[in-house]
This record gives sequence, C-alpha cells and structure tokens, in this order.
Amino acid sequence: MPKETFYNLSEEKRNRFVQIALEEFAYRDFQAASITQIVKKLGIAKGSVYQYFDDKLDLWLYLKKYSEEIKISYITSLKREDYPNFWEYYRAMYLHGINFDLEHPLCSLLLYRIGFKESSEQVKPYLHTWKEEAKIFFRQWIEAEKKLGTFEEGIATDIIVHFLLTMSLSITELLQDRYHIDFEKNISEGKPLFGKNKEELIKAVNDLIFLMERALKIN
Amino acid sequence: MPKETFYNLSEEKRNRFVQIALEEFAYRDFQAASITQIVKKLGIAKGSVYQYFDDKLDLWLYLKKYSEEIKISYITSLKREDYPNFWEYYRAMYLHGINFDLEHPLCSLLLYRIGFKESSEQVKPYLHTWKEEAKIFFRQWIEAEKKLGTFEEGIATDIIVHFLLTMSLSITELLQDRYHIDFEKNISEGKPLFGKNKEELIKAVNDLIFLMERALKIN
Amino acid sequence: MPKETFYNLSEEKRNRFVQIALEEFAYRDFQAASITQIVKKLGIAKGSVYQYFDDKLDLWLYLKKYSEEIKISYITSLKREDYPNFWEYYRAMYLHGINFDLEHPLCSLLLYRIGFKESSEQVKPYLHTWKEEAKIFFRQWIEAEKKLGTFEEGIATDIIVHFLLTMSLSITELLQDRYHIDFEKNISEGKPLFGKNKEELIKAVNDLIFLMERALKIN
Amino acid sequence: MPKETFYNLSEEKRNRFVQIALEEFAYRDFQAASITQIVKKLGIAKGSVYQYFDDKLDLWLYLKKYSEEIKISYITSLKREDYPNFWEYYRAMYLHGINFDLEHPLCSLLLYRIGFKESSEQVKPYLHTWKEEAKIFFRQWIEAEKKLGTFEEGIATDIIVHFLLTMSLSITELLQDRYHIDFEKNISEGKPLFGKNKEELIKAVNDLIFLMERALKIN
DNA sequence: CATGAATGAGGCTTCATTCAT
DNA sequence: TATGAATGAAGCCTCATTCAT
Repeated sequence: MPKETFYNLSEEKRNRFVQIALEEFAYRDFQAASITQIVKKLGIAKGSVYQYFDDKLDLWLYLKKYSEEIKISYITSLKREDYPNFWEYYRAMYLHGINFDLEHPLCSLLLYRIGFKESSEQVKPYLHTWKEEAKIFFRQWIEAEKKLGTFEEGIATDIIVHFLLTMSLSITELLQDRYHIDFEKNISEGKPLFGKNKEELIKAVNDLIFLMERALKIN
Repeated sequence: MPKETFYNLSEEKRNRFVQIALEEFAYRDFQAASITQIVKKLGIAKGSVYQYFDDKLDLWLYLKKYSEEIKISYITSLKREDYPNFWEYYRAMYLHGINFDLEHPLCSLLLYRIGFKESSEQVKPYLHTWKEEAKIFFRQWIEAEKKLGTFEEGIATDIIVHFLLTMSLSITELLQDRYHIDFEKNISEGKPLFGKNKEELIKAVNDLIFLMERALKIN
Repeated sequence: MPKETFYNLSEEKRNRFVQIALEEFAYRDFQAASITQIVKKLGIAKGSVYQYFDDKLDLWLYLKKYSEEIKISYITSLKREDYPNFWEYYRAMYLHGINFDLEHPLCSLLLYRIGFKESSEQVKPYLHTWKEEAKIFFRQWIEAEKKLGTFEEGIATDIIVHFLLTMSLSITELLQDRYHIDFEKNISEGKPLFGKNKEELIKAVNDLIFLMERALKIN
Repeated sequence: MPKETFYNLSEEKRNRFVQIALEEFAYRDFQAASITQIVKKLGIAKGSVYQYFDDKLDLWLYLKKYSEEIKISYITSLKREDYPNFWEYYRAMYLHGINFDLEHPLCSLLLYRIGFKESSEQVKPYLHTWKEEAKIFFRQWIEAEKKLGTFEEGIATDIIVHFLLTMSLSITELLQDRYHIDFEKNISEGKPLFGKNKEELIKAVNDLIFLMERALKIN
C-alpha cells in the first residue's frame, strides 16, 4: 500500500498519477506494464514512484484496491429488498453498473484484466480474490433465490453462477465490440466517452438480460 | 512462418519442439514467454530456434496457426445439413469440440489466451484475426438461421452472436472451475486429463446449452 | 564538520541523533550505511540531516572524531610515570580501555571498523589517520621503552608494534567469541551489556597480556 | 556456482575474467563491488556476466571457493608428522603460506576480507564458514598438542586459539605495512610483486613466530 | 530550523537476437 | 545444421542530495 508521501501529494498530482498509472496497467500485463513508461508520460523522475510505493507490485495492489472500492460503491448502492423480484433487481444493478464502466473506464478495464486476462507470476497470489468472492457471493444469493422460487431447483447452482457471472462480465467486451468504443484511443485523445450512444447501450444490456431471464426463469 | 530447416527436422524433434513451445506460450503472455526457458527445457542451443524461425513473433504465429488448424479440423468435421435443427447441431458441435480441448489442451489454452487474454503490443496486429472471423462466421450463420425460423427476428443478431460466442468460449473456465481441472498441474505431472469425469463434463455442457436454448429458442 | 545548526539542537535531540547515526555506521560499510535508514529510525525529515551536516562524509567524519575523542579521554587518563614498568602500565591501560568498549560499544565498533574493515573509496583518505597515528605513537613509545630496557634491542620495533597493536585491537573479537557477546543483538534489544561476565572478561584480557608479556619481556 | 558456459570459455578468457573480478571483490565490500566496473575493465557486455553466473552472489561465492581451494592446496602440502615439534611445523606452514599470499595476492586479500572485513547483509550467511572452521580445527589441534606437552594446560585453549589465529591472519597487514606493498598499485601497473624483499619478509615472519613461541612454549 | 517531495545517476538483472565456429 | 558466447537495450530499484515551502 502507498507510503505516506503519496497521500501527502496534492490531490491534483495524486489523481494525475493514478490516471496515468491506471492507463499503463489497464492495457498491459503486470509484467509488461512499465514504470519507465509511466514516469515518462508523467514527466517525473523514476525515483518519485518509489517515494510513493514500495515497488511495482505495491503500486498495482493500490490500483486494484482503488478500482475495487469505486466499483463496490456503485454495486452496493442498490438493495435487493427494494425490488419486487430477482430480475428487476438484477437489471437495475446491471444498468447501474454500466455507469461504473462509463465513468471509470480505466478502473473497469483493470478489474476486467485482473479477473480474466492477467497471468503474470508475480501477481498470481492476488488474482482470484475478487473473482472467487464474486462466485461465492453469487452462489449464496442464487441458493437463497432458489428458495424464493426464482430458479428451478433442477438447474445446478454452479451452472447458474457460471452463466450469470460470465454474462455479467462480458459486458465490457460487448461495449467495445458493438459500439466501437476504443477506450484507449478516446482517452488518449481526450474525447468524451459514449454520449449519444448511451441509450443504445442500455438497450443492448436490456436485451442481454432479457435473454438471461428467458434462460433461467421458471415458466 | 518457419524456415525450411524446421521442416527438415525429424518429426520427433519437431513435435517435441512444438509441445514445449506451446507449453511456454499457453501459460504466459507473449512478452513474458521466454525463448530462454524453451531452449532450457528442450536442451538445445538458443541459436537453433533462430535457425527454425525468424524471431519470437514468427514462432508465436506458427503455434497460433498450428493450433487453429487443429481446431478447425475438429469444427469442420460436422456438417449443418446432417442435423435436423440448429440446437442439435450446436450441441453436437460443442460436445465434439470438447474433444479438441481434451486432446489438445495446450492448443486450446493458447487459442483461449489469444482470444481473450493476450495484450502484448507486439502481437496486437494478429490478435483479433480469428476471434473476428468467428464473429463474422457466427453473424452470417445466425442470419441464415433467422430465415429458417430458428431465432426471433426481434433479437438483434449482434446480441445473439455475443451471447453464443461468450458462452461457447467460457467453457474452458467452466471445466477448470467445476471439475477442478488444473491443466497446468496435470500436464506437468504427465497425468492423463479427465478420464472418469468426462460424463460429468458432458452433462455440464448439456446443461449450459439447455440454458442457451431456453434463452434463444422461439416458443 | 557539523554546521552551527547541529550544535543549536537541544542536547537530547543531538544525543539521540548521534546514537542512531552511530548505530548505522557501526554496523555497515560507509557506502552501505544509509542516511535514509537513519532518518527513518529518528523519525525526522531527510533534509534535516543536511541542515546539520554537509553530506554523508561530513557526518561520518563527525562520528569518527566523536568516538576518537571519547576513546582518547579513556586512554590518556592513565600516566606512564604512575606505573613501575611497561607491563603494569599496559595491563592497566588495557583493562581501563575495556571500559570504553563496555560503556561506548558503538563508538568502539565504529573505530574498529574504521581501523580494520572499512574500504569504501570515499573515506579512504581518512582511513589510516588514527591507525597510523597509533602506530607512530606506539613506535616512539616502544623505542623509548627499549632504552629503559623493557624490550630487547634485537627485536625489530616494527614487529613489536605490529604484535602489540594487533593483539590490542583483537579484543573486540575476543569479547564476541569467548563471551558470546552479540553487541548488535543486545543493543537492539536494549539489554545491558556484560554484567556478571565482566570478571571473566578481565581474566581473559589478563591471560592475553600474560602471553604478550611472555613473548616480549626480557628474561 | 558458475554455469557451464563459464567453463566452456577459453582458459585465457576465464583467467582474465577471474583476475579482474577478484580485483573488484578483493578491494571492495560485496555491496560496493560493482559488476558494472568489472565489465568495463574487461571490455565485455554486462549480459555476459549473467551467462556465466546466476548473479552477483553466485560470482562472489565462486571467487571465494576458487581462492579457498588454492589456499587449501598450499596448506595441506605439509604434514605434521614430518616435523619434530609444533613450532617447527607451524613455522614451516607459515612460511610456506606466504607463498600463497605472494603468488595469489588477490585471493589472499579476498579471503582476508571475507574473514575480517566483510559485513554486507547479503553474504552474511556465508561469512563465518571458513573462519569458524579454522577455529574448530585450531581448537582440536591445540588440545592434541597440549597432550603432547606443547602447551601448558593452564592456558585456556580459547586464548591460545585466539592468539594464534589473530597473529596468523595479521600477516597480510604486516606485509602491506612493513614492506610498503601496495597490491593494488603494483598489480594495476603490471609490476612484479615483491622480489628482492622476500628475504626480509621471511625474516619478519620468523620474528613474529619467534615471539609467539616465546609466548606459548613451556619453559 | 524543519520538512519531504523531487531528482537522476548508478546498480543488478533479463532477454531476444546475432554471429563466428 | 547446430552451437552457445556475446551483445546491449530496457527494466526495476536505491540512495544521497537539493530546494521550495
């Protein structure tokens, strides 16, 4: 975790640092991400990074935690009990979750990478934490919902978990594919992300959940 | 692509080379994969690799093509016209496809990595090739099937493509999660893959396709 | 040498500074000793060190002088003329000198290091100072004693100097070996040094000087 | 320990490498010794060092072993049983040992440094090996000699060991001090070491042992 | 007088690639 | 065709030192 010196930085400097660092780690394997590149982009001395963090791994862990905390703040704002059934809740959560992807695209990409793409030896111990947690959380939830009659007992919980999780997490890709959103390009050129396409996006997500609902709901 | 010298090797040597190289590239990012490690495992001189291939990228491209050709040979062995409807054909293809994963786990992992995980700068130009092709192929197919009445016109083709492709490719993960199949471990220990679990595996795939069918079929 | 600012510090602060700095330089080569570590332990700003001293070398020179002055104050408290012969005087000086080692272990270690172990390029010009001085002092002394009939003229003065100096300075090691005194450990754990072992220690030193006497005295 | 590649080098190259590396490690703390300097002096690429050795520590361990083996070959050539008493044997061994210092001055310095001066954290685990072994060896030997009547039972073995070892190992220093032998300078200027001074040197050693004998022999 | 962020040179290490044998 | 030593760029990291506040 960061050293005090990092928190002592002006908010502006700190934010700039985080953004550039996120950019590097969001688009590259841990091993391939380069501190050298980060400091070049930031125009600071290499030594400075090591005033803020113990080492490359420490920086990565911070960015991971930073992104997770933002994501969690999005996820936990909706409560199951405020919705009449699983699907309405799930849909609301999903659509709400899009805001995370839209407003924090780099965090979104980093977490996606950590969950699905990362394979560097150095970060292996920290890799499955949140994905496994998501799985455990989903499993408990689905079993609870089974008792409420949301899902058929006959469909194995593991299959449902896999199905829901896979689809949920495929959204980032969908965004990129369907709406030709090249995060990297837009961000580096300073263009606003999305914009008029948001409605189309929402429609796509609705369609996807509609399919999931058809797959899993009890007729 | 390989130089003549590579094809002049005895089949035994060539196969050994390919297996060890696949092992390296299947478990590591392009950038992280190490020629040094490969020659160490093979017990040959480093220079030899450059007698066979132009460079690291050339080797990677060969392994990619090698794996794709094997996969295609599995996929193309079943013909749509031999099946009464999309779902029976899809199910058959899928179950047949498992054999590719079982019989060529390293190729399977490499292609999975290329499709979903790889992000090294050097191979970016070659990354989307086969995934994009799969998407184009799926799109054409789904539109043809729409005309046959397999899918509702109202569901966007892109959504269906995304849905089918995502689920199809998530299988490798499912295998690992549900059946505790640690490719890496089993392979390095020379253990046979799967075995008595194949039936369970087939059941899981059937369940998954059953869900997909429920999601997409016309009632 | 220190800047004024250093002497303006409260005695408490100054002493604490010296102790921690001694700790660092007593256990490490000049090059390996780290200002960073010192300020960490002290909990002060790095810049402060440079308010007190010009640079690392300046600090080291101060600690060297500081230790030497203490040592000299121990050595010069006994006068040759108060003793009937060389050996009684030498023995007294030696035993008295032990107090320096016991009461100022860090200074003792620093001087030992400077005399025998240090080899950093940066401090080379200052290295032989006190050891050479000791040698010159010993040489003059021994030649004076030769005239008093303490030593045989036939034994080369250089040999005697070497012999006496080597043995004298080996004591720190003897302490550590024979009495299992781990300066480093005891100090860092705040334990009192020696204690009940002091008599044993005195006996060892007596034994050693007894040997030296047998070696050099005129029969 | 070195990799195969090191032993595959031509003897000339290998020897040159060892000499330059010895020069660096003989005159500097492990931490301060610099691979960069070594390759600069050698005029080779930095990477080459890592073709031969795993890392800096590996190189150091090799040089240590290399020097120890040479030293041992000098020491073990004389047998106790060929001498009428301890002192004649000791004197012979000592004088014979000088050849090691003269013929392999860098090895001699390295071992001296390892035994007495080195304090880098990284090599601590390997530091006391040979010195402790020497102590154990001496202790056994002295106890055996006590039974032969060489030493008085009344003098503690530890004291004798300390005495003998300290004096034995101080010789390198004596050489440098008394005969103004600046190894570093002579070697770097390609001058022959010693020469006409050897007789003087032998005399000094003889004198020193004469003192030791007087100190320890039974009258 | 104190602070502590910023600096940048220098160190170790890895790795794809070349080339003489 | 095979070899493997040689290369050097690039990466991570440490540390004494400076300087604006």
